[in-house]
Amino acid sequence: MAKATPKRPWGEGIQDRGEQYELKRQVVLRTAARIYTQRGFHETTLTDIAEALNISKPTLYYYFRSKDEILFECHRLGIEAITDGETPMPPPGEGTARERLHEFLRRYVRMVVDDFGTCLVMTGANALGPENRAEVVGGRRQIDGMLRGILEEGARDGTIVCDDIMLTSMFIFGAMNWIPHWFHREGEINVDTLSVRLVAFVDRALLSAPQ
Amino acid sequence: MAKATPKRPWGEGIQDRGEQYELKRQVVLRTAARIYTQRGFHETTLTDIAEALNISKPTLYYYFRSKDEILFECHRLGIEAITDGETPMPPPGEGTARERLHEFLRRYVRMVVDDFGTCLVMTGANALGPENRAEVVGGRRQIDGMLRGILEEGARDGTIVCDDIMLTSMFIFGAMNWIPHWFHREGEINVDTLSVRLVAFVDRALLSAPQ
DNA sequence: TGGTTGTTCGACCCGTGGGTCGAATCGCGA
DNA sequence: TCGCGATTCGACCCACGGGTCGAACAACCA
Repeated sequence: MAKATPKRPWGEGIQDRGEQYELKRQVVLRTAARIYTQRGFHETTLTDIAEALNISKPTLYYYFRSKDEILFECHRLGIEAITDGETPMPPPGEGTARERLHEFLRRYVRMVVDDFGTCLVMTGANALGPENRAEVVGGRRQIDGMLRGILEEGARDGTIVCDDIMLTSMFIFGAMNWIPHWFHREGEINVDTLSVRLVAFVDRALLSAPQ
Repeated sequence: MAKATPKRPWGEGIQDRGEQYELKRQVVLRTAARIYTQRGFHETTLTDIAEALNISKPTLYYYFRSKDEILFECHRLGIEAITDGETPMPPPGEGTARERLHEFLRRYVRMVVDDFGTCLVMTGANALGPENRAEVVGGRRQIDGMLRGILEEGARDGTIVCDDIMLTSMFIFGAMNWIPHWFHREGEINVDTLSVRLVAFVDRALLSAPQ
């Protein structure tokens, strides 16, 4: 029992200093993302986050420069989950647009159901300072562009039918971005079912003849 | 030019006392709804609202008991726009479920594009105190029930096809609730086009055979 | 023209919460 | 075991914003 549990809330592991530092940053971010999502950014106090981690407020400032930076990092991680996931999106030309659409939707649903994705989608970026906001908005614009690109391609190769690409893409993002408002990972429905049903829903809306 | 403009920001009119009072309340609410929507509830200060109206903060307290009450009234008006609009929803049994679905969607889009509807959908109800929140949540639940009811009815009378009513209704609400995040009344697209396209989108998703 | 009620505001109160500082403690290498 | 950097925290600062108070001002009636 000598040095058994050093009582540190971070969890154990003998990684070297810098590694520990990065690890702890991640833990803070995950926790913060969850609380931001539940209570909202401005309703969340740094003390809330600190208490959830069993640490003190100043300790947070050892890892992050400000409350904003914490939110910003959460958003960045959410965006990265899509723009450069480990398996990159198949490039245009590979497979039909319809297949790429399905892949995009599945990936987006997965993202939106994760802590950081949920945080990205539920807490507005207007809380951030100008430079950070600009980056987040840029990232989201890029993601918007992905879907629109796929729809355009599909309209060209005939695997997708829709009147208005801009409106259609917004309806689709809406259906997906709303998911965190009602979906809970512990609930009856699991993520795969959700994903399948969402793809089916969109698929029908885009592929079938009207009437 | 005698008593031309009394410099009151409220606008003129010689209505009697109580009528004036109600009118001014409405003006406050519309303004507040707009600012809450733009900046978010917690990011909005009462001074912001007061300045937008050219009045002082204490004057707001002459018309409302608290910042919460203002938000609550906005939400209430948003909900009322659907649950008891001037033309009531046709009761179950009148027309096909599909027709009633279209009517519901059109009405919901109209609501969500209005100041109060936008405010309802964009500012979470968790800002409100328990009793007010309960009422708002109840109202939203009622609206949820309307759509689910229509879908169930449609599944029965065969005018609607869908795998999972709960998920489907959430996708639909998502597509509509997201509208305020990107739609602007002054933009190129008008509300009617939006409404028509949304109905078409959902219609296809619900009526066509898969594949 | 005075009194009474309805309406508005300047000035203030005070709790909250983001952020800082300096001291205490930890943990590893020598 | 000592020493030094890495890490943590108690106590504090202070701006901001919701909310209040009492006085001024307006409007209507006699």
